[in-house]
Amino acid sequence: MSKIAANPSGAVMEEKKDAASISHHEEGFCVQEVGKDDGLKSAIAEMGEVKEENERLKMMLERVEKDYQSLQLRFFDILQKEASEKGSAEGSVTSLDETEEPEMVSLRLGRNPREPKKDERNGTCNKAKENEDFELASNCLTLGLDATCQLSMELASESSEEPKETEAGGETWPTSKSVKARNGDDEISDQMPTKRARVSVRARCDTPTMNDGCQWRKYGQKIAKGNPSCPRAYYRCTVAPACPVRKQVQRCAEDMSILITTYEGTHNHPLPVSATAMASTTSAAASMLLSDSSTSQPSTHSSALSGTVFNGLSFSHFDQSRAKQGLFPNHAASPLFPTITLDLTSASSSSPAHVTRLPSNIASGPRYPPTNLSFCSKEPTIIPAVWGNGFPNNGTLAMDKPPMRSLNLGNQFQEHFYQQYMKNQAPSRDALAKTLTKVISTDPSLRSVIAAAVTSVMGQGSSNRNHGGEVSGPGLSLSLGNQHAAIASKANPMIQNGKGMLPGYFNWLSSSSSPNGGLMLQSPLPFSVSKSSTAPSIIDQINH
DNA sequence: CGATTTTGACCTGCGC
DNA sequence: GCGCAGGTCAAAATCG
Repeated sequence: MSKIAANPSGAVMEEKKDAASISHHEEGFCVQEVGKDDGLKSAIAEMGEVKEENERLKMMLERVEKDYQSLQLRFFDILQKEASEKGSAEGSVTSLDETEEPEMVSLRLGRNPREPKKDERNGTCNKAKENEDFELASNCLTLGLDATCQLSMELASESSEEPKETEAGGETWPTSKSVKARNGDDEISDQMPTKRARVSVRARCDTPTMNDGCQWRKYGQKIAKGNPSCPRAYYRCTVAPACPVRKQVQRCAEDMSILITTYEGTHNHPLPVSATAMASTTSAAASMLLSDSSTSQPSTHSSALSGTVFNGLSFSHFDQSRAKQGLFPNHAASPLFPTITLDLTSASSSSPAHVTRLPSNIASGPRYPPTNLSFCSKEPTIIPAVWGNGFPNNGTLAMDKPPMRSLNLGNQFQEHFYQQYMKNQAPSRDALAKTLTKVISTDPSLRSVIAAAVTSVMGQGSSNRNHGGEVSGPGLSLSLGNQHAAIASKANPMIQNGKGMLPGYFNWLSSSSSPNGGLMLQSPLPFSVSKSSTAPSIIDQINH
């Protein structure tokens, strides 16, 4: 009937249009019926019903619109409040911090919301500004590694000069080093090294490289110190000529069956469906990492998140002193970039101990200590089949089988989140509200999930019309508390647009459509969020 | 013959 | 300043 539009307001508009067209159609039908004597009465009655239904639909849509707007406003309020509180709490604000705006909700997967040039290039992306932050999985969504820090982009945009590759590729790909190598007088690089996130993926793989769906060309190889038997290979994305994405591939010194692939950069071209799985996953990781690093200066980075379990992910940050103590001997020689490591190996290695198994020459340097995410599910997953040598050789996946559907990243993810919640939970609900607000305000992936739910309910409200013309309630049941709920087998409504453009990592939370039309998003947080005309809003629930 | 890989040289940043 | 290590370039070699 009606597709779920990326833009929530767009979805509403579409629903309106839908309802109107239905009603017009029915009215036209009735006019024909009126012409026949024997059908006059029934036609009039039918017309009345249709009009009634039309009115109901309109009211429903208005209600949903109002709900959505108030919800959005309150959501922003909370986030801004949180951001300002955070800013004042940190006290010593550097000049760099001052240039940063309060953190806003960004639902873009790996896209920088403050990239005017990108938006100009992608004309369709340049939609209403007020909806920008809720622009989820729109047509212009680039699934890739958004490695560029907002802060650095801001600074770069202030400068009149931009590296040419930025214009060509939509990404300041050349590292501070290479930029300087080619543009010796580039001040941006000198003043503010680009905080480009790297996403390192550890996975068991027998083949020389992981098949991540993209096309790569090897442009170099180096024997890395500490692992002479496993030279590091450098690859460049060749899907598009100017694509700035590169990756490094190296075998783990301790376990040769483990392949460490480090991605860097953002694809500036549409990705093959088969490539979106890895791209969106790494993008989510990078976004999360950058969301953290953008709010804490490198020098204080380790204190910000060190040793925390955040949003269910084991964050292991290391400060320079620890690196110098010999725990990570090669970190000192590592580059400037923050690195997040996704451990997709089968070992249950969420404990901090596994971090020491990381090849130190892949991990980041002391300026941007590594973040490690263990996505090892206790259940068998098909990750190796997708990203490893078991990947289908045709390189594509059927549209109706989004690759991420099967990425069972959720179990441990949820467990960690739940455990962390339980660990940190103060007896009061106030603590819960604070915890949740903090998580929401700092974790883009969770923001995205919530916004996705909000977005989807706008589309679902009227898509649940049954044949009898009845409209099921638009109630959104964001059941974040039911961690035992069955994992849905249905396809995620968010990825049913047939375009394969939606970030698959929403499926981390095993979203599903409940029979009554509510969108169920599983998460270990033991509370539920409902959105309907009668149910309190998400923020209400948080505040309660 | 074009695309890809190999490989040595070169550049840069960092630590001493 | 020097040496080391990471990263990139580009010519030569190889492959399909």
